[in-house]
Amino acid sequence: MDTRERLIESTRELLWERGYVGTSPKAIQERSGAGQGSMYHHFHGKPDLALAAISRSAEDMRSRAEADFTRPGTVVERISTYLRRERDALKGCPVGRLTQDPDVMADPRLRRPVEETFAWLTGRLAELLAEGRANGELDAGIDPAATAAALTAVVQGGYVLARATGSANVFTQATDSALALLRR
Amino acid sequence: MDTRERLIESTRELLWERGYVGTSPKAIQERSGAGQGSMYHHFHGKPDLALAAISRSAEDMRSRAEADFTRPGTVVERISTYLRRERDALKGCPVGRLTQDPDVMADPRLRRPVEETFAWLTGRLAELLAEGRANGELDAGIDPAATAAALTAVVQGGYVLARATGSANVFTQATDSALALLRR
DNA sequence: GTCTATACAAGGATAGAC
DNA sequence: GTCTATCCTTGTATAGAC
Repeated sequence: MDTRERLIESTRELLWERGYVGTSPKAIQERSGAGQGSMYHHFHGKPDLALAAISRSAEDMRSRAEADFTRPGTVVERISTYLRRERDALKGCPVGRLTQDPDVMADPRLRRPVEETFAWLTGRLAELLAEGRANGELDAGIDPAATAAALTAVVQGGYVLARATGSANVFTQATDSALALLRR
Repeated sequence: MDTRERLIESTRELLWERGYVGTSPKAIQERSGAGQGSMYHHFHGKPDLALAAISRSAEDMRSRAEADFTRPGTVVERISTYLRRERDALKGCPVGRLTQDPDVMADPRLRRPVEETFAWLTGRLAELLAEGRANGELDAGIDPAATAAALTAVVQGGYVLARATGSANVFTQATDSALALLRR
């Protein structure tokens, strides 16, 4: 991995662990093993580097989700695969957590990948739910868009709850329960 | 409101808007109108003042929820009151957001009110759900604890989604959808 | 109780040598 | 491309006068 790459990956980790406000250039340099001048040679500053890191995390999140969504199986099975995929619930969502970062939300460039990711995710889930409703797998009365919002919220809120209580178990309780309610 | 009180309230606002890491003593002084020496006279430092602010926000959140839970009406009505209560979804949850603050989570004193609030909230919802299951309002097959986790997660995740997409509407979609799934 | 002065580390970045 | 030196601001706190 070259220096530029190490800078991006280290920034991704730090943004995940400490957020944008809590991550200093110095911390990035230390974690990546790059020097002061090296970092400012590859990137214009903290926001520029953060944009690269956030964009990559956003793409990563989408491609993982899409892999679950396109697996063979029924709609409910595919949604179940997504909801029950192994996650380190106590670490939280690397993209969702940026939502609490005032300096990220205040900068349209940094904010955009976050916005796009969640718009895409709920849209994609709504498509699946509409498909399940059409083929009779799901109740004819469900609202695909609203249900997609609820499922996405359960995942994001599951992270919050897990971190708050210090227990990864509540994440599983929440997502399993959402699935059970959906299946009925 | 005396100085001590203004310091606490200003800190509550800033923690809500910018989190612990993003809130400086200077910003607190400016917002509260208190001087440097005044702040350090009333509190030992940033963590001490933050503890007062966090504790109050936690109590506030619990008492609002309890007011909804003890209203007259069926279990589903009371849960519905709680879920549909007016909130500024774009501001997020003042307690839930602290979950993303590394320095809060790392300090057991600051962390405790957050932990207790969510343990209490899920426990209380589980009691209500068990009551509804017992009196036939809810499906006999539901798991109160797991469903409580899902409902709490929908609210917390609804905030995340609303902030991510910039639309308070998704919060309502998510909570309404959760209620609809519960009612069936 | 509140104010001002002072202190010192950390955040964030630029300049120029190599 | 990377290193070191340097710069100015902000964060966080203490000391002592009023």
